[in-house]
Amino acid sequence: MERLLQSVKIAINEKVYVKDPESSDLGKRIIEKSILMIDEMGFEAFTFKKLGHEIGSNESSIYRYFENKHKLLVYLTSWYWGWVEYQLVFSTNSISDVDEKLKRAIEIISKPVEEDSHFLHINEVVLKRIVVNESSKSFLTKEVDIENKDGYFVIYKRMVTRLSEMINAVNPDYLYPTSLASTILEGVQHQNFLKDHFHSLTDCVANEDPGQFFVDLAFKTLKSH
Amino acid sequence: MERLLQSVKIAINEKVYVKDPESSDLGKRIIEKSILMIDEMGFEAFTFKKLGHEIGSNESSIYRYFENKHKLLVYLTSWYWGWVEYQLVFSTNSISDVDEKLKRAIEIISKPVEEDSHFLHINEVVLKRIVVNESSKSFLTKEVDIENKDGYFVIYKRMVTRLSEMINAVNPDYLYPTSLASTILEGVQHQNFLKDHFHSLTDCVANEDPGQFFVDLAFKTLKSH
DNA sequence: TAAATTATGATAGTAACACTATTATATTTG
DNA sequence: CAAATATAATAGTGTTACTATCATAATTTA
Repeated sequence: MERLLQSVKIAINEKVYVKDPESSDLGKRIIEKSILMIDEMGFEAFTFKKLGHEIGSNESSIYRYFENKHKLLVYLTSWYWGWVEYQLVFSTNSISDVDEKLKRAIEIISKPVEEDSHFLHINEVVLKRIVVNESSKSFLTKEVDIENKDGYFVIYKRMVTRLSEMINAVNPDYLYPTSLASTILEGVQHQNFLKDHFHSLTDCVANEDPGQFFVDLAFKTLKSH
Repeated sequence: MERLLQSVKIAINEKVYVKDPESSDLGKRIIEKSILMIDEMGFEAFTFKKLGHEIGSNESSIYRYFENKHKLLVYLTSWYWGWVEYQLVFSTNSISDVDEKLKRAIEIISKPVEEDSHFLHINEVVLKRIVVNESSKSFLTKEVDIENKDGYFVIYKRMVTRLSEMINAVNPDYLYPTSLASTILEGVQHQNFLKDHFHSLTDCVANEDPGQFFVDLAFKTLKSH
């Protein structure tokens, strides 16, 4: 996996950006600092002007990479899911036992993030926090149908599909594999959010990932008779 | 239930508003039209200026009821959950069988909304769409911890607690009653969203509520042995 | 009923945001 | 070296999210 990832680039739909931020130093600084700033001040308070100031660049230069901050958020969350997808695929494709495979998949999705040295300008730990706290805003918009048609969310959708297929392999008679998959994927983010802000609304305690809850949920549901 | 609701007012935390919108005609028009406008144009495009124009009033007058549109959204979602809570309590408190009670509760939470003639200025069908499409934005903010401390989300939290207690009654040995409750409550909204915008990510088809999926999920999880 | 209080409306103003356009200046490439 | 490209700097526009002030209408109370 180490070797393979060395030459890997997470491919993001070209419609999301004006100019590929991976293609230049400035682009990488935009990604690097925007992650840190969105995490620190929240997506609403974050602006391209502030980002420009932070990276010692100009607002107008950032607009040459992203049309607006919404598309930057779509880019960041897509990148995150692309990155998780790699881990998911590499960690599960050698597993032939369908139960073990699904279990592993849910664990990969739930487990705390560790920094990945292959993408130096991206802090995956911080990016995960953005996904937990802000990523819903990338699709809870009036433009969601157009953007979906334009492929803005393909990576996330592929993740749900992969999980759904694994669920189906465990129990082909189960009636709601896709709903269970999307519930788990969204639920993991939500439980992580609750853990940090509404601890009375979750059984996952701090510094514990919601993996056990969802593994238990999935297998009890699928193995019920 | 008809009789009881006639004199009922959904009580919202006073910190959420400057002046109680239920206390005047203008206040009620603010609520009535804001629901329709947020649904139509989305929360981002919605402004107090546009609302003022729509209700034939002035922007500055609206500020006398709500400090900003974020608090109006908190008000609207709180009202919705307060309204659902009433239905939940009245529909389940006479049920002694714990299984039947939980099943009924999940159905109440999931079932399509019908207009309630007791609150003439509130279109509950439209309000439910706002909850599905926008309500996450009411807590996905940097101010969530302060607002939570100030009791902005008590009604929603009480809903999760109620559901959690019902889950616990069905199976006291189950380890994650609160996480299951919060997953169901959030999951219902998410499945409804997917049904409208990402039908490939759900097994709930249009015009069908996600109730069956969640009832099945809850009971298979709790009755597993 | 007049006076006082309160609610609403109208207008104006400010700082920040979300851009767009233009021009200047580096930097890279042919 | 010239040409092309990338970035920086500046300015400008319309909108948002308010705040402040004053006028007027409606309601309450003395």
